[in-house]
Amino acid sequence: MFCSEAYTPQLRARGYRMTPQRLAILHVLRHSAKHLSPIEVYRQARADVPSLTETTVYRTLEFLAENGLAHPAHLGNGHLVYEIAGHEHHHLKCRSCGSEMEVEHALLQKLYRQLESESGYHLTDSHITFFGLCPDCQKGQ
Amino acid sequence: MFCSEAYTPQLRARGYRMTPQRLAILHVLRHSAKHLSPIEVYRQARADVPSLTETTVYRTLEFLAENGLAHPAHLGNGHLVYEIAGHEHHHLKCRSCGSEMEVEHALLQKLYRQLESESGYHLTDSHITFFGLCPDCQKGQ
DNA sequence: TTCCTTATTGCAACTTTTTGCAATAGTATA
DNA sequence: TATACTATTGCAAAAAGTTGCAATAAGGAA
Repeated sequence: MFCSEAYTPQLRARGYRMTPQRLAILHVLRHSAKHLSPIEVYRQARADVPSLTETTVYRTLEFLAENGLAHPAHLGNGHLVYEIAGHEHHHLKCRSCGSEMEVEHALLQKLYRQLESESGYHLTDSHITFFGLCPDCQKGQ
Repeated sequence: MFCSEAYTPQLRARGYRMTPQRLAILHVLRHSAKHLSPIEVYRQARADVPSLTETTVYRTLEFLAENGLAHPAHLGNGHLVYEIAGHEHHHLKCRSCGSEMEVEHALLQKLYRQLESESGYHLTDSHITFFGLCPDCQKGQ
């Protein structure tokens, strides 16, 4: 029924459980073309699980992020949005028109290595969003 | 009285006004060793301006950020913190012990240029925080 | 100094997010 | 299939953050 059932083994392997709430939330993320706010996820997932609460959505999104099934992102307004985990990428957003594009994580490999050697840290992940003016908005200036 | 009065000309030049609230908030940021959450700023600044409200703090911090006097940062918990503008930098935070270090923006210059040429965007700013394990916590593993 | 314009603030209501705890329900085991 | 363990959920209350609007006050001009 839910394509999101494919995630069940991953959770079980870590000692976690699959629940209707998690299935519904994963399903929503899975079929969204863009990142969603917790409230958007809540509204959509409630269609499948009417008893769902905001609390559970917030906790589940955080849980999915911790377990690598979803990725959180900051897009400039101070609020977190989430998207299903897939290829690693970051975001580049236009300050003027709000349009966005993805930045492949591969582009940051060199920087990651440099940072690791300079800092001694072992990097695990990052929250990265770039802002600027897209080509169209530059012309408009 | 307030060292933050030094910021007055910058605001006036742009058609904005300096107010006791802004002076107090800038003063707090100026003398904090670390980034502060809006609530922390509120509690501290209220000492100088008892009538201060949370609303004003939120709006002022956003205002200061827009005008380059303060910098917002995301440190992984989904909440914004602010620090006074100074040298441009980003943050590198240990996922294990929470300790932080700064990453000079200069390190990202090359990446910025590459991104600009590949995307066609003109980059203005970014929200960047790296996460990993600090040298001490790596030993602990 | 006084007046005037309008940027800024505070208030009140509302939305979003977090937290503690008791009740519920996955799932491994017998 | 029934049992037990405990991960997970929902509820209620609190905390954090936002919004619209009327009142206030900064600061330029008279």
